[in-house]
Amino acid sequence: MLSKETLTKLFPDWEDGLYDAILNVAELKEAKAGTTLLKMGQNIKSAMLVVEGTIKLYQEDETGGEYFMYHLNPGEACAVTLVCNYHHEQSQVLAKAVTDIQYLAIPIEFMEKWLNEFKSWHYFVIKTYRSRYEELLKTIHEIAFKNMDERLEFYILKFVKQFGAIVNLTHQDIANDLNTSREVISRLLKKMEHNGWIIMNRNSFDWIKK
Amino acid sequence: MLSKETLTKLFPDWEDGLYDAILNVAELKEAKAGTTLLKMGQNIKSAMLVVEGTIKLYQEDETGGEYFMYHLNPGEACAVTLVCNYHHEQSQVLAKAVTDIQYLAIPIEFMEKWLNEFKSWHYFVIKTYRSRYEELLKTIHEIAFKNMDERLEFYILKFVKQFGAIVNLTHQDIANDLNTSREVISRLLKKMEHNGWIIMNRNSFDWIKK
DNA sequence: TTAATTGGGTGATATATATCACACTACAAT
DNA sequence: ATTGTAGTGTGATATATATCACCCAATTAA
Repeated sequence: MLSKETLTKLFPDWEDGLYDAILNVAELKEAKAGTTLLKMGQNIKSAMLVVEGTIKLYQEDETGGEYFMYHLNPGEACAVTLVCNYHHEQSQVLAKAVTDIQYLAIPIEFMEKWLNEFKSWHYFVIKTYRSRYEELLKTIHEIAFKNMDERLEFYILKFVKQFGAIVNLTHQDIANDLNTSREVISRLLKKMEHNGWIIMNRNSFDWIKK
Repeated sequence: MLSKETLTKLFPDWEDGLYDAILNVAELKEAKAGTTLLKMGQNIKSAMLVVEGTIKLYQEDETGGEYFMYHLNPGEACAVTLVCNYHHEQSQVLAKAVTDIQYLAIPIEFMEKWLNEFKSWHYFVIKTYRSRYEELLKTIHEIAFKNMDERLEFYILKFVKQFGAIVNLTHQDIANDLNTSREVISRLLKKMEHNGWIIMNRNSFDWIKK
């Protein structure tokens, strides 16, 4: 059950009335690791705030390709779902649960209302957009200017920052996230192994650079 | 000179007090076509609202590369300059005037203040971030999934939407904006010419597809 | 008018990545 | 113990793009 204590810990900057509003209208939902929470083109019915676990945000191609952009952690929100002026607004991103997660679903009817009502909500929305905008800039920087070896390194570093130095991903997982093929990732990881940046195991490797 | 009439036309959704605040503290500046308005890494001293002309926003590489992301038109603002919680915040984007422009420079001290004071300013900031976030998503989609021929077509279409079907850009201009080389653009344009999508001239071409 | 500069065309070659083919190994299922 | 499957390694080849070299044509400067 969702408590006010949990909320104050997750969202320390909010005003009191906002916690009450959330408790009234938000639904606490759960999802298993691997679940797709939001598909591209899907109508957005509710805002999504992360309570527990980690979500990965992707850009998705019509032909099935995916490109990983950033992680969402507890206390963070999916930016695209926060401002839906018009109903039937469609998602431009793909969101997947990486771990088992808990999240708050708030019907989008309240978004416009809360922007008027709660100053701290307003700030939260702006803060969210600003930080995600910056993540997208970084993503563009990597794809536009870097080769796959550097992009792979950035990718691994993002993972390590999130989950620690034991990277339990298969080569295929990584290839999917970077919209390339397993062979390419395998060869580049071999190089990193030769350079002494990683120690490879089956289903995982350890990041030991520096 | 900046008049209230001009402001109400450019920013019709604002509240009255906000126009006055702008008139008090904003400086109306001018810049010639081609001027660099904001460099990556540069400290942001003022928010930038476009009054007249068009600005192009880029992601910039340390080694001199550039990647064009989107246009800014009159009535729009540069998102990164709108929310600078801390002074000495550095720009993550490169902004260049495409045409001669006029813009409003508002010292960033007022940003935090206005968020509190003016509801319409708050909305403006959110609207700005939301729309630019979406532009970045489109950019990622193109770089991550499309080959140069399709990216070139998207690029031309953005230009045509802005300025009309006569594209007065050199091959080198386009190559710079897409972080590729002139030869690549020349060859792809030749293909488009063969396909009957464009008519080429020196220093320009006409987009006649469909 | 001549020279210089800029924009553009195009072959040859290099490189990064994608794709195909297949082999090998660890582990799980039976 | 046998079989199947998922994860990985690696050569061969294809393709997209980058880079180099050089040419020519149009425009501008002298």
